[in-house]
Amino acid sequence: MDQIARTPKQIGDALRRRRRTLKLTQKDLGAKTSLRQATISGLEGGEPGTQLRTLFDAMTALNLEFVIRPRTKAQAEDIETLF
Amino acid sequence: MDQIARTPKQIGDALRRRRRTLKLTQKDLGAKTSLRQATISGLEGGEPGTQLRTLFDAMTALNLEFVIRPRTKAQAEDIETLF
DNA sequence: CATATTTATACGACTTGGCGTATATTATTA
DNA sequence: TAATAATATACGCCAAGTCGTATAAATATG
Repeated sequence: MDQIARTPKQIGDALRRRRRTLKLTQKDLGAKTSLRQATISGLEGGEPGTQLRTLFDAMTALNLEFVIRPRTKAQAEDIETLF
Repeated sequence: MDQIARTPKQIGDALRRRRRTLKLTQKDLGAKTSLRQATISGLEGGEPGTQLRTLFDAMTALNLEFVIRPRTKAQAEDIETLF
């Protein structure tokens, strides 16, 4: 259930899943965070230029938190990038 | 040992702890990531405008990963901000 | 299938990050 | 304490994020 993320893309995927679980649209989340729907779109799309401010505004609105830890075993997506 | 982070500041603190554990200077980490020492300084200082690109470059170089999960009980620092 | 909803993309304007470079400040160590 | 190392800050420059607004594209719903 908890998501592991090592890339902006994976962060975006996790946020999107969470948003949908909460039955919110990007516009809804934008209202909660004072961010544009377009900005939420970029965040969920994994744009690496997105700012931490934007990320944490969304995290707060979605009631999420990070755990930061040393990397565990190789993840599926990492392995795929080898080929 | 694992760090919980809900703000850019907390992320910065965790990265700094990790860097020091690995006996690296900001300059060392900058070399590993092709980022300036000044940029690492900003990241560790919790500047909310820092980009995800920068964060994840550092995460990779420090061999860290995120776990994203619903917020658990109130954390000490959050409680402090109530007063 | 038609319509409504949701999400992605576009434009100009403004703001800010990260760059190279340099220096000031702080912390470490001899 | 003096010298050294590490970190924070500054300046001009360029690239890019976010803004408001709008629309195109994709998805969901009747």
